[in-house]
Amino acid sequence: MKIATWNVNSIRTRQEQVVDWLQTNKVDVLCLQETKVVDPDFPRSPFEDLGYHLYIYGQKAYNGVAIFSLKPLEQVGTGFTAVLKEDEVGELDEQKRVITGAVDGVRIVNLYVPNGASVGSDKYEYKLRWLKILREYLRSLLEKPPQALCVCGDFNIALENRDIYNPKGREKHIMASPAERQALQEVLALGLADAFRKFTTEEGHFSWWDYRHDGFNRNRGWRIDHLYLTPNLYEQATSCAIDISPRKLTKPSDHAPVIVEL
DNA sequence: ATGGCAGTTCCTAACTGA
Repeated sequence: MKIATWNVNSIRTRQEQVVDWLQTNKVDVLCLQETKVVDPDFPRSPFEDLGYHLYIYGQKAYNGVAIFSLKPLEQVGTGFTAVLKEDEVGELDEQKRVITGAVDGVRIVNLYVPNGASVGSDKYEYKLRWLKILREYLRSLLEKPPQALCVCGDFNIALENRDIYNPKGREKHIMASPAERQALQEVLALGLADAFRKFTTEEGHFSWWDYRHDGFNRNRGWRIDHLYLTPNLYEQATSCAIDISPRKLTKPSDHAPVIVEL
């Protein structure tokens, strides 16, 4: 079973590239982030024509997540509503950042973690609160079968210095600050391990490169797109890799897809 | 860095992203 995650930075702009990629990478499940389109306007047919079932959760202009699956998903859910108190729903579930579903005994959780703007900003505080709710949400999911989880997406956090091209002095940089790394570590303490690091331990492997300053060609990147697995799935993983080829195309997403094979 | 690119909409300016 192959599961991929890809922040496409607008599915309408990237539609052709995603179709091309799926034709040569017949993954069982593709998790998308930053689809940037309301559900009625989502370009469904190009992907349904490839045999995928589509589960989409979008909004206008910003955010938006989707799961494509060759087999139909069960237990599909969106947002944090299941674990939020009523007065928190509006604030933390307004933005479309979470979609989940189960297939073949694996529960897929597709996330687009808030960026956080800059350390100390209101958006940064929102990011930290969001990660706390994420922990409660995943804890609640782990209480019912299937308890095999693949939690993937754009985390907007580089967990370790080896995940950044130039980690020196990044303590105050968004995506590398101690508080957000700690918040993610507390999520992972539920029992989730990074599939990529099972196979690759060295530095210099990234999933996002800034459009500016020729970041990709200079390999000035960050590894912020992750696939986390519960122990049984982690044991079953046979490969996990970043496919940088779509990043080389004209008008690419700033993120590359990451694929795990179970 | 009031920066850099790219996407979107309140669409040719302002916002958000990372």
